[in-house]
Amino acid sequence: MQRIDQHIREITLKAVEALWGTILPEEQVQIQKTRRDFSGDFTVVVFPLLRYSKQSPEETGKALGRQMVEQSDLIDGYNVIKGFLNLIVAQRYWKGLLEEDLRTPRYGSSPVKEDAERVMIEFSSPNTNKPLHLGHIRNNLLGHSVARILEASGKVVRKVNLVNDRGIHICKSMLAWQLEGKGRDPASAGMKGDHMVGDYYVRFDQIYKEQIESLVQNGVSRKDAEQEAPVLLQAREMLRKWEADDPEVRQLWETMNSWVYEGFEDTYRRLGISFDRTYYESQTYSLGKEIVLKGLKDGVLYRKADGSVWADLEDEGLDHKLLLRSDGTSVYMTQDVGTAHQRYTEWPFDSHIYVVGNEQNYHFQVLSIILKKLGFAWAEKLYHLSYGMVELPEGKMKSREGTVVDADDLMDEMETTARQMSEELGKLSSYREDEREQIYRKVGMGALKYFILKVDPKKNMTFDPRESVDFNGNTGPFIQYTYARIQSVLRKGHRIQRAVGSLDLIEKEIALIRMMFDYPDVITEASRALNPSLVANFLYELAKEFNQFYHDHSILSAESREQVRQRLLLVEVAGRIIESGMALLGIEVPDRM
RNA sequence: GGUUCCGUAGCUCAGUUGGACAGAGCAACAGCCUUCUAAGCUGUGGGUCGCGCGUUCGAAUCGCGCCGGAAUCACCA
Repeated sequence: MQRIDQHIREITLKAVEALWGTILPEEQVQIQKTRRDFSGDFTVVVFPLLRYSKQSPEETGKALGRQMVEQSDLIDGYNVIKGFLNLIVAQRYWKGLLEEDLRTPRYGSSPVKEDAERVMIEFSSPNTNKPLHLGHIRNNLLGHSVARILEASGKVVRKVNLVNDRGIHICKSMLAWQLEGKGRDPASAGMKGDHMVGDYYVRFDQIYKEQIESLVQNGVSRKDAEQEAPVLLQAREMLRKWEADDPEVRQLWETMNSWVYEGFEDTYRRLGISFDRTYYESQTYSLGKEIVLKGLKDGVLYRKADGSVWADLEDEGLDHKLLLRSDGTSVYMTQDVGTAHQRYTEWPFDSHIYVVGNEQNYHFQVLSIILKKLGFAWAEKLYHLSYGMVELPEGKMKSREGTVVDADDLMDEMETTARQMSEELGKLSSYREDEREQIYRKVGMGALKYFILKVDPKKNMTFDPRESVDFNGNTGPFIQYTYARIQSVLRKGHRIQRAVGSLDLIEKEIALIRMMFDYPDVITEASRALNPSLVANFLYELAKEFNQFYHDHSILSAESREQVRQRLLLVEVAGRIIESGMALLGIEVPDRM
């Protein structure tokens, strides 16, 4: 079935030609959805046409409207207000849409074609020295959702994770454990491995500070004390041993990392995210060196007297960037050059998205330029999905002040709130315990995920814990509730066949269908802009529209049997779109709540 | 100082390529459950869209300049 907006575009062109003998370029036709406060479905803006009609906006709109109604049997009527021609679309069209398009199970998603675009997306990228926190949650949810949205828009997606499993920060945890925790492991301590390792990281910092203080007391300058504190020297020594493949250090490193991974796995599972491939920095940190050396040979890069290798980016308005240290080792940038190349070799992609916070904007700007300088054609296909910081009402999260919101704690809290809320309402008392728990989980996680994903990724956001556990208004649970209501109606009317009938749709029904008509475009736009918030806001609008309809009109007790059948179809379709849209956000919907 | 991003109601946020008097939610107040789930629906109040100039028939949206905030500019990641 041809899209009605496309149809309107075409007949507008024809009408203009018939009326004023001008063939105007398609872009000149501006079609938008009619605003709520006016009657009509679609609006043609007539201002750009005045130069052809040589008449007033009102006359132009009227002439055009008259002509279009005559030309098309899908346009039932029109009205002109100021320079806006509002068109009323025929019932026939909306019913056809409901019956043929909206009804198809995968409505809104594009099929993956043979030559589909291949997109690699990196997200999560945690350090193995501490558990995941609220900031990681935004990253993970964004990455997962964008991956889903890209898939729905017909792309082949590969999700990858890059774990920062080496470096001085890991050694700090290891050292603190050696000093104070020998013999302890997550099982014996009864805690998650990532939390336990994180505690030792914090403990290291405490010891470090104590040592600085005592050095200062003994007359050492603070600056020197910070450099000479025994634990810091020990940690550095440990890193050196790690790099020298010292068996004992490596063994400890393996053990503690494995604790962390078990913890992460648990958190990922609860968040509902997964990866097609996980890379470890311990295996990639020396990558890129050869590429850089080749770049040096080709004269793209240059070497300083001390042996370090640099890229000159002054032509791009930036400064100079180090790529190899004077001792020949790689830096982060070098590593990213290497991993990008490795990934492209393993899985040739058409584009590569990095979901990384906006504090690394400069890094990715430079990465892309350097890769281009080094001659990689795909350098232009790297996108940095740069998202804003998550702040608390009282300001930034600071680990030193203990204001970091832990991911696991947060999920626990959300589920607890969902449980309390549900028990207060008492709607689920007749269900089994495990069924109820599943619902609390879905609702709690839905609230958290929606709260974060409804905000435009590039904006910094405030996470107010009080607000996040509000399940009314523009929230995940509101949308889930709408879905549960729909399922309830469908259960009660499951014997009745769902079908479009011969009677006219009422205004609210058309409003719903018109909104669902937009769903494919919403996915396309969200995919283009890498922005799940567009899907979130669409679903909220749809749920709100549905609730109004639900409130004003009875579905199962509609006036006629035919109307019941038609409404049930409409309701079923709305439910399916809510379900599929929420899935794009990684949110599950409960059948009851 | 350079670069990038943000500035919309008391608070949290929408506002697709410029279009009709700028929208939601929360908070406040007032209503609606013998009928399909009231985690819902309806109503009231609340705004110089940071400021100024410009482009345009038309600017929250585009351009320029200010003001305010964030991030970044390491032989850290």
